[in-house]
Amino acid sequence: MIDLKLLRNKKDYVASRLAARGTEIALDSVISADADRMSATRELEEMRKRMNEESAEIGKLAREGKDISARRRELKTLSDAIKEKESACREIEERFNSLALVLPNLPDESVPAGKSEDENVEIRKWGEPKQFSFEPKSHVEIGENLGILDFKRAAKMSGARFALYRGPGAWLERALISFMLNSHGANGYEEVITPFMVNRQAMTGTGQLPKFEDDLFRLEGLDMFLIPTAEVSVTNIYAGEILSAGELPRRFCAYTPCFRKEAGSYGKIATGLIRQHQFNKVELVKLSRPEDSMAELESLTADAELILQKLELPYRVVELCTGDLGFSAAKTYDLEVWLPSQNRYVEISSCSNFGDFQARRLGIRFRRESGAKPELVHTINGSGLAIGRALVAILENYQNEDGSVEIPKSVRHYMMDSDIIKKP
RNA sequence: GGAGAGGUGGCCGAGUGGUUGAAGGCAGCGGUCUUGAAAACCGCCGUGUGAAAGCACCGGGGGUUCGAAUCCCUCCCUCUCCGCCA
Repeated sequence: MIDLKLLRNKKDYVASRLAARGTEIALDSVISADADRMSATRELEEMRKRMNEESAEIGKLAREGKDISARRRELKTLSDAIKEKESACREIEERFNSLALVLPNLPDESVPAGKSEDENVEIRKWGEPKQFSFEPKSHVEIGENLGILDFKRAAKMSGARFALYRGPGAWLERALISFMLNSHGANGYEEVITPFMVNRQAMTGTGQLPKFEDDLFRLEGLDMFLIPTAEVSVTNIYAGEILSAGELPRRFCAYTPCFRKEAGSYGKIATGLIRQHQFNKVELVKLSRPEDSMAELESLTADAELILQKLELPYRVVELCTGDLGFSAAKTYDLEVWLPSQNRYVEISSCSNFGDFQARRLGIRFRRESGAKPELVHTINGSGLAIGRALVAILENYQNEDGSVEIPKSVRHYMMDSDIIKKP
């Protein structure tokens, strides 16, 4: 949710920032719904004030033993009117919410302007794509040849966009999870294991709802959803709480599976691990003071990059332009890893500062000092990293001509010290 | 799944349908005293909205009533016991 005071007082500014994202929204309807809401509330409060005063008087008269039946009948009319007004207010409130909750966050001033991903800006590159003396194969080919990835059998039980990892493939996936969690733990992130199913309120808080319900798996009859990212359950940890300044920043890392319908992505890569309905991810989440959030985004991005560096995988950092930002994000860096089979960089992490957008929806606040007014925290999160895609990058970048795959030094320890996966 | 108990401010804990936004205690903050600290004493000490007055909030929602933290319904959550189970 964006700041309503900002919307009221600087409508043109808000409109221009939203326009920068390419969001065509009739702000006037939101603003008038907001005005309706305020005036209706005001009227209701006036009525309630009168009600309270007169009720108190009746109470007094009753205690004095006087006859109050006439006053009572009189007040019944007001009481009924208040009830009507209350239900009218509820409707107005709902109309306002339905408009306000679908407004995306405003891009930070520092975000480059642009319409689509074509205008994203490369910030830096790390490592050199390896030159192969043979035609590098795709991870699907490598994995199926080695017998460590089996998409056909996964499809028997679950359909397209699911994977069966086998033997060393499963080990590597598990090794990557442990390796990443340990790396982040050493950098001061508190490891958490969260629920993988959350309620509607939690999803609305981080911004997945109400707008993107089609992308989520909903549990029949429960009004609960499978999380599409650990961001949801981790960010919700402090929902509705007021932290003390000393508790900030809070830094969390979490491994969770992620579930996404990937509706409308049918034109995109359908084979392999790149786009799955269920995938594993280690996520980094921070809560910080407003003035620290940009620095925390930079360091969180660096922490995610460190994983790629330790895996010795070439990557680049791209800053998303205004037109490519996600719904809740104010500023985003994508990490893209080099995939030889595609001869290009592919997204493996997305690190964003959400400003107070999620905190406002979730009611996550902090107090600078005891007695001070609570202020909204800022939330920052990023993948650190997507496990399946990291495995893809390893298979492709570490492949040998004979079809075997070397295991990066930093994960060997997590794979019973084996250094290569080859055909048995 | 069955039976019961309960959800009040940061925490504990009172609360008769009507000056209760809510006693009391603890914690916290400020002060007096002290060389300093402790103790003692005094004061402050919820959130939202609003410029303010005000209004709202005692798990959520609905109802009864002139008036609800207090009565009724419903949902959610927590705890205990039984069953089942990793």
